[in-house]
Amino acid sequence: MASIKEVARAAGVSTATVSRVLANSPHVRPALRERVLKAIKELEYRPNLIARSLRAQQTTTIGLIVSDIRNPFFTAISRAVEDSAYEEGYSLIVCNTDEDPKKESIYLNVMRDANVAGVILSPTGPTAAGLRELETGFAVVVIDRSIPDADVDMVLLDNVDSAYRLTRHLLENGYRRIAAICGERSTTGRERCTGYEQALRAYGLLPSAELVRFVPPQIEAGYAAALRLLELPEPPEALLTTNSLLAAGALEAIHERGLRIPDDVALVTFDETTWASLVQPPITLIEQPTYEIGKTATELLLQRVAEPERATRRVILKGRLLVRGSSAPRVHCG
Amino acid sequence: MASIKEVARAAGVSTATVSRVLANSPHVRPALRERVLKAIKELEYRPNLIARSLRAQQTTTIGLIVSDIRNPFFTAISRAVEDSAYEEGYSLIVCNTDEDPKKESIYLNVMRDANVAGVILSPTGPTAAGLRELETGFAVVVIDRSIPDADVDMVLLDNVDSAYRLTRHLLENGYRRIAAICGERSTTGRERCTGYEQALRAYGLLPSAELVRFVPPQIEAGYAAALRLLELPEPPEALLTTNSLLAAGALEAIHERGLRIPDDVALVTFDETTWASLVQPPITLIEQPTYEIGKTATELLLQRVAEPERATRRVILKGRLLVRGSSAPRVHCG
DNA sequence: TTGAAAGCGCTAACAG
DNA sequence: CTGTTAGCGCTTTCAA
Repeated sequence: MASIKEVARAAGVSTATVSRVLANSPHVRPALRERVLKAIKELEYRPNLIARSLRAQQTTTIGLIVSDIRNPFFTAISRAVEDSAYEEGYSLIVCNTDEDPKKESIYLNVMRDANVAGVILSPTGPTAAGLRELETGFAVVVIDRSIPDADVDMVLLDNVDSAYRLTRHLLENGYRRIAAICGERSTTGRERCTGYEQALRAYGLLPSAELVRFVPPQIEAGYAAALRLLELPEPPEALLTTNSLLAAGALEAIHERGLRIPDDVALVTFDETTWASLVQPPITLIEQPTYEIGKTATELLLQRVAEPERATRRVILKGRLLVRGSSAPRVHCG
Repeated sequence: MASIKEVARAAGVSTATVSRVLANSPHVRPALRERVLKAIKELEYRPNLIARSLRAQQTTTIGLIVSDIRNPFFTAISRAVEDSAYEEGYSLIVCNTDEDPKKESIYLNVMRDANVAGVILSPTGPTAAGLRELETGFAVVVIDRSIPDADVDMVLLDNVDSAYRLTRHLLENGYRRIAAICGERSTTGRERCTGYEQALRAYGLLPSAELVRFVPPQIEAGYAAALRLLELPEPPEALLTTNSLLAAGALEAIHERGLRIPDDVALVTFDETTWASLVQPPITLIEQPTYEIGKTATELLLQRVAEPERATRRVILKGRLLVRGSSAPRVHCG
């Protein structure tokens, strides 16, 4: 717990010189530098980051606010962000909003109080208030969900196109009556729904309101929505869900109804998970480049920290379609 | 970004008085208190936590160092810790060691540099060095894995007994040749192995070295170990794995070999996950009280922060056996 | 090239 | 009950 003062005394120099050595300032005589370095080593000195932060009015901590850490997508993101952040000497504070705007706003304040350098955020629903907050504080990068009209750095998936390709794959395999269970209150769910509808139209099909459900992006909601769809007088031949939690719920419903995949109903979704390839049949899905998303977001954030006035950018990454058994070509039996 | 000085000026008092109001000190005249409160509100003043930390030589941040955030067990733990920490006004820094002692020691230093109040840690392998570190810094609570002989607060599962019950359940259902795939380099894997062996002995069976594998607690290792076990001249009738990652790998191997569960081979494990009840048949397992573990660990930590000299305690929680299809009573066919 | 000194925002001892 | 003051550990003018 030696302080810079003790190092200075041990090396017979002023604290300013120690500070200069620490900062790798070129204006220090080599001899002095050596002495200081030696003292640092002998005293096992480590700079007090708190003091440094107070002085600099800025920490080397960044925040990550996700909407649901139980969602493997966000777990993967946090891995990536953590990796990249620590590589750059930053620590990571992680928070979880449970899709609750109130919690989001609380955590945004926590971040402000913690004097973080910046925040990576998957905004929950109406982040208008939050956004205003953002503008008066730290650097921000938005991930996963876009905030329309906001002048903020973003890293997003090409949601419309991914959903289009996923739906087209079903269509190509002979499925026609395709239902979609979409996460509500986020641009992501809406965009994926758009891609789904575009694909249907491209195949001359009319999207049916009955087959599109917007629900909270969680297992229970996916389960309930799927159950209701499967109980329709004319049930869908395929189910598309917009995240892995919804897919898990849908799968549960399919099991409960005693249906077989894909013979009775196909299932496709977004996001690779441990289980998607473990269930029988394995699930066809759009894999997001999670690591790259997290890494890119961190890079954008630290760039903005370094240069607050640079133009904002919006990075769109492509999803990858992984075709597996849950959407095998349809065997017509009607 | 108003500071305490500006509040003091606005209220026509000294910064000390503002500080006292902030600390809820009783020695402030109500009239003054009112004025200060008003100024605080008007200026939207929020205390600078950095300055406070520098002064107090201690932050209101705690660290969580887990060995693998991809392990849903640790994801659940981090949820719980985060919840409890924020309830008490603490922030959470999360790190991930990937079971790498080097990363662990780096992150322990990060924690020290960040002046955290304390750290919750699932120690990786030989944390002797780490432990010494610990003793000279912040409060520590160890979770999931015990450090023998260490005088540290711990929150653990009753591993031996849980594994005993899990194994006994298999034995009661008619399985005899039971293999175990255990996480290596942690007391957890070893203790669970002990419970497994005790159960075998209680049933008059001799544990066979051939059927016990210690491997890195990850999917790939679980896959490889299971594959080798299933290729044995006399393959096991049941597989027990000591965490969900190993189970996922084992399941993959079972699928690849085209075996049916439980007819060809049963599978039981530790840790509830999304997928364990989603695969067919669902997996029998010991569920850990993850939320309680995280909550208890946080409580112990904050208690120790408040009272560093209190006697250390070791909290042992019970696992819950969830019986599902993957270990259904054995149909003898020999 | 180096050092003295001020000050980041806060709290707590001490005086009054 | 309230204000003055010193100082937490660091960086950065400003002078020398």
